[in-house]
Amino acid sequence: MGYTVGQVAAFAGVTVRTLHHYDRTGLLSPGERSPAGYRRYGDADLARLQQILFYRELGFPLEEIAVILRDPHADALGHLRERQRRLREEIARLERLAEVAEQAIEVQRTGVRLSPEERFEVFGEISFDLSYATEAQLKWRDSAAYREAMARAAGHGKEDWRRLMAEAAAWRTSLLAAFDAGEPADGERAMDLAEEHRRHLTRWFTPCPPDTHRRVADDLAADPRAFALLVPPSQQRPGLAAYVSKAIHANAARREAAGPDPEEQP
Amino acid sequence: MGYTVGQVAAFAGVTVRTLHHYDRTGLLSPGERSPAGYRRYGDADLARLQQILFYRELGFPLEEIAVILRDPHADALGHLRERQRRLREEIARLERLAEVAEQAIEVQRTGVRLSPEERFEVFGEISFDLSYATEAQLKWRDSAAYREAMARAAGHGKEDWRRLMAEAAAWRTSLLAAFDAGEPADGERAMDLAEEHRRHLTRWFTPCPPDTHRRVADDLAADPRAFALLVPPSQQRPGLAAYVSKAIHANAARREAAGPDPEEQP
DNA sequence: GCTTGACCCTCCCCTTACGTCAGGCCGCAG
DNA sequence: CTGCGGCCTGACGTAAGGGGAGGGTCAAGC
Repeated sequence: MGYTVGQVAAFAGVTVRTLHHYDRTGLLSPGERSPAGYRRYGDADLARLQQILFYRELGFPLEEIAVILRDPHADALGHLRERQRRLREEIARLERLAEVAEQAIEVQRTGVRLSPEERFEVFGEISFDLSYATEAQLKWRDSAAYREAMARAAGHGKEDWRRLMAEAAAWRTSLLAAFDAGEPADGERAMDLAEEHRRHLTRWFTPCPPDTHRRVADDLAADPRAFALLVPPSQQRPGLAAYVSKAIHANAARREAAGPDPEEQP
Repeated sequence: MGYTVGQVAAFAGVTVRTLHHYDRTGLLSPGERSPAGYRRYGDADLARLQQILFYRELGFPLEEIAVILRDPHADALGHLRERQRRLREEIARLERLAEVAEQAIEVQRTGVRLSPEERFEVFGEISFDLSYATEAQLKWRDSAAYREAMARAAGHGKEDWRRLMAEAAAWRTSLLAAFDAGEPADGERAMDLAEEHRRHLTRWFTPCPPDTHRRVADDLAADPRAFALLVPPSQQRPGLAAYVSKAIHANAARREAAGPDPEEQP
């Protein structure tokens, strides 16, 4: 009667190092030692080990296991209930994460049809911010405009993206010129830039009536990640996002004031 | 344009130490430093931080995040899929654990009606092995005999348990005497002890026809934790569990050979 | 009696993603 | 000039062991 560390380890499915660890921390010290100092585990030790592994599998920290096993009065039931509550919380948390991951995959998979190399070639510095895209997907996936925009984006090929990006770059240049020249955000030149942005969205993604455009503007002003898709951080200036947003609002008001607007096709 | 660590930390919901950590490991180094050596984070740094936090929330290790962000060619989609697969595995694992925990709670709650103090008083050294009891519950909860045994156990009060344990202690003394005297496991004395065990089970837990008793015997021989409930480790001898099991099998055969048996009531 | 190989021992450092000091510099208000 | 809050670096600690160095022990074969 007396097993060595190796035997116990093989038999219980743990490593020798684990048994050493449990010995050193006092969680499970073998009943005796051989004259040479070898650990000798008895049946009682094995029984205790089994208890330990049971609680360990349930994810209890070793210290708490020690408490539970220390005195049989210990409130094992309470510990178990608490543990189960936390297990359920953890499950719920992981389920939320899995959902986010799924949306992120969805965004990556359908968002752009390009290969990673093409994507890099076309987008360059403007890296696709997955965290924002995923959040946007979770926020707007029930909106028809969003779905159409994504579907059309998925349909674009490399050449489409190149043209689209060139257009956007030219627009950015004009925007920065107007902003740096001190043009007012509700002035004509800024409103014209906003209108150009609207037509850009309409042509490449989805028709963009005033209300839709206002929602876009609000998001640009509220979330730097959204604005970064429009103007890369290296070209930004303080107040630029708010400026663009204000211009879009002004342009939306102008268009509404101009009366009913038979959306002309591009 | 340039935020200090404290500002970024407050604003992004992380601690200053976290930003220091990301800086040292190279995951996120601020664009510049003030003359005095203060970290100055720019908008591009904030954008990167947001990316980092997104992947971190999904449970990616920081090193993997660094790889994903290092070059935009990186296969973010592949990483995400892999991550989601592991999230699902983890969810399944936790669900199994929650089930085990629930069974363990069930065992503790209904198994014995005593308070922790009473339980200690009555059971003393023979500590209730939750890992075995839970496994037994998962294995046998569909058996009618098991359910009856648990229900009757739950009905016993402190006095019942005391009498029951006293009976068991006397039985153990006889068992050890027979075993130490070298009585054969299939001899009359051992079979009588097995029969006594059977009547004990019948009286306190559930009627125990030969087949049921054989299953109990097999479990006693196979699982040291089961046997420990019958004979505490301190009183065990090598081969004792097998001896008891064999005696029960012999007794079952004897009873069956004796012909149909109108189970007398106790 | 000697060697070999498997097994055992005790330190001791390493891991993740930071938390928590300790000791000292920087910048601004009174 | 003194405080005070914020910043810096550096070092140690965490949970549950992993991995290895350096050295002792055991059983078997020669």
